[in-house]
Amino acid sequence: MASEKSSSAITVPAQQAAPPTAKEPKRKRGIARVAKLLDAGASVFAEQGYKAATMTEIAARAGAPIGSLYQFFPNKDVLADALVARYAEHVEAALDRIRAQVSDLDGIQLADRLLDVLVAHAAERSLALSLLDARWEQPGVRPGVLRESLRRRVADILMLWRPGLVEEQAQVMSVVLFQAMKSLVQLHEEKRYPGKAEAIAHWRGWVQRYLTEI
Amino acid sequence: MASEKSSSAITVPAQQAAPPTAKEPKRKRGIARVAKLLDAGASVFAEQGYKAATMTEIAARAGAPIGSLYQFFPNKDVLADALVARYAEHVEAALDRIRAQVSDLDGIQLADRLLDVLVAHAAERSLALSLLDARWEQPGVRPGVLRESLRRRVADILMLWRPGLVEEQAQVMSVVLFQAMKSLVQLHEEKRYPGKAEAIAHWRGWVQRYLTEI
Amino acid sequence: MASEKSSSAITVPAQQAAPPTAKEPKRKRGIARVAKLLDAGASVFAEQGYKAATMTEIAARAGAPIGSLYQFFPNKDVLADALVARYAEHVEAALDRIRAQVSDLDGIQLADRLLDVLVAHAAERSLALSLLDARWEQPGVRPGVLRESLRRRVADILMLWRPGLVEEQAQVMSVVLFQAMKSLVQLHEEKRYPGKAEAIAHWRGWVQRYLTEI
Amino acid sequence: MASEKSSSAITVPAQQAAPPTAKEPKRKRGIARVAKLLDAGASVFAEQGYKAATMTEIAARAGAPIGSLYQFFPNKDVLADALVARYAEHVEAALDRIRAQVSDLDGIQLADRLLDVLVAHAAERSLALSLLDARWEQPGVRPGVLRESLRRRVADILMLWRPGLVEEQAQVMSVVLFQAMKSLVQLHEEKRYPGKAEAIAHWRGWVQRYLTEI
DNA sequence: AATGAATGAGCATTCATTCAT
DNA sequence: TATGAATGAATGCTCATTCAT
Repeated sequence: MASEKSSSAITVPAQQAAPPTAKEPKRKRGIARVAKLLDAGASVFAEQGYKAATMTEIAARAGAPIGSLYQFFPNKDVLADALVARYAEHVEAALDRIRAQVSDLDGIQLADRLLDVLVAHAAERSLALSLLDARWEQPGVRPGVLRESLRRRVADILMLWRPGLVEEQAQVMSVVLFQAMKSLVQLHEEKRYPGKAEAIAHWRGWVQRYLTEI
Repeated sequence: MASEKSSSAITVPAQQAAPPTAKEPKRKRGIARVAKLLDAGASVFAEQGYKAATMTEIAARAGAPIGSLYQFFPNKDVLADALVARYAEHVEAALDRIRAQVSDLDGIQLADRLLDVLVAHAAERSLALSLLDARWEQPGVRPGVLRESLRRRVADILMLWRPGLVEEQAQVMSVVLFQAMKSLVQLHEEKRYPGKAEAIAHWRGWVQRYLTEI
Repeated sequence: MASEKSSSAITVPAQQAAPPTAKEPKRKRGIARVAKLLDAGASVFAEQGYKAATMTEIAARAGAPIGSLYQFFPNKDVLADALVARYAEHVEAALDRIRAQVSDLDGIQLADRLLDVLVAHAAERSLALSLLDARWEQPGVRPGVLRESLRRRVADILMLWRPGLVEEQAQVMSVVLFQAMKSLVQLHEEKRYPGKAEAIAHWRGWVQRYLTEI
Repeated sequence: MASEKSSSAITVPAQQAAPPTAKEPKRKRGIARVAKLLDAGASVFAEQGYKAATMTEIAARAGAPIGSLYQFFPNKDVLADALVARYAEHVEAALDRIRAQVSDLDGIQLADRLLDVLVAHAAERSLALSLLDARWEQPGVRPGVLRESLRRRVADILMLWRPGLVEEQAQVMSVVLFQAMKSLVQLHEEKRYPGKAEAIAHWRGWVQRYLTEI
């Protein structure tokens, strides 16, 4: 994996072996297959975590041969990256939709819309935690980038929503809001526990007040 | 591998192969070693998660041979359980200390005390996330039990603090508060990011208001 | 470790993790390799017994990497089972051949034919003892089943040979004969010792008389 | 185990590190303890076979600390040797008793007495198979020596019993008889199977006839 | 190009044996 | 001397990745 065998003294100088990346599928068949592979990857990663998920199971769950999985995602890391990217796209699109309508929203509505972004897709909810917090091979790297980008967008929304907000203020609030969004996912994801529904309601109310009281 | 040594007919019937448990060290040397092993285990689990953590690295980080690790913790699960137990003890003790003084505290103070419980020990902060949320072999089992017990204590504190509170109300609030406590750890744990200090302050203020406005 | 992946509520209920079985090789290369692995397994088990035999040595002796061995035989038990099955096939076929000709045989001939069944394949002779008597993980289970099935066939042959024989008589005789067959293998297998050839002749004569005197 | 680390170039020349042997217990306490250890060893070896038997379990079953076991038997092999020796003593003594009375016995009686030698002690019966046939680390060595010595004694008995017998004849017969003795143990040891009692009776009758018809 | 068998480094765990106490 | 904790080589097995077909 990350085992970097130091090269012999004779090594060719630069060459810099380009980091492997996901291959774009060309034909229709390939596109469908990649989608299935990503879905399978998402569910296995969500259920078992990065390390415990096996490439073999992911391929099997997608009904694809293992060789095919490696055709598109040359290693486990690339697949994980692709998953992060796909998830990021969904979430960013959702945030962008909010931004487009931000002037029509009051605090309560904005809070609800933001909270729904991460909570919405039950299927991705569990992956979200894995993607946003889990300890990857190089801890924090991948999740960190994603978090950064999403917070940025939340901050933008806030500044559009309350034009008076200073950049710094918006940034701080975006950190708080984004954490509140993730926390709500956690409240949702945990299996049945007493007071679950009410606690979620409390949490939403809490965030609404945060935005209302600005 | 569920090694079932079928016993001859003469053997004692159900013998039930007692589930393996951590062995208490007897001598001084052993006590120190177990402490080191637990610390090593805590840091490796915290960094890599349950599955990715290797017993070999844990032993190495404790400066102990692998056999020693297994002397005290007959398998990976038992070590994880011991870690949960040790962490639980610390946190429960901290919560009990709060309960003992609960009548002297106003909302702001109570909020601060509760939030500090999980945030306090920098060393354990990172483990906390692993212990309270991570995907274990049997996902949710171990963390679930711990969460349940800690929420129970928070609920007790609330009922002592505001004798008027109904059990159900306290329960819901304990869920919210406990989630807020975990979230603050996450805010702390994430490496350097813009607005970190202020966001943490916001979060604290938020929780203080939650308790003040009851 | 009886790794129980607890499934979410949505999963197919009883899934019963099918007990691992030997995988049939598909390609020509695989067929040859499996044959080599079985041979290697046979010789190592024969020489060292079940517990002392190591998968590593078996793979090495077959000139195969350890992963290949596990490709076809997902664990040591399955390999042992496959060996038992292969041996059983050979022996059962030999017994069936005798049964087909039983009406043409006198007592002496029948005795010789039966005795040859286990003694015949020098290569498998040694494995026979391991398979028929050795102490396996679950002592007696596997060998027991094999013994039972072989005795059954011997009893059938006897009843076909002497139609007057009562079932019970045939059963008892089959036990005796089968033991005599195994014993002759032992006499053969033991390395050079004084009187070996003559002792084997005695033993054969003894069995011949047992069948002649009915 | 058999791993012989070649000595460094500076090695002291001869020194020949005497092979480890069982230590004779001096005091009464030690004698009792050694007996217990041997009994425990016998039962564990009999149940699990040489390789699967663990020194720890043997010590535990004897109620002795592991260090104590190693005090008397410096390694597993030595313990096994001691067991063989103890078993040999018993059996040799029994054979010697037969020899002392051989002139009073007819063929039937002699057959029964010989057969009883190995079958007699239920406790040791199972160990007998392990000791007389099992595949040890160095296959055949230990059991081979024991077999040889016991056959010798059987041959002696035969020559005393029928003074006319030529040495070679007696030798061959002793091989056959000894195999018959072992086989009867096998017939006894196998758990319940149909026709067990009758088969054992047959076998005895068979051996009786062998001796009667000389 | 598509497939899945083949590979082997790496992991959890065991146990004979030693040696500090 | 007696004890049992400590040690680490060896074992069964997994799984990301490659490559022959």
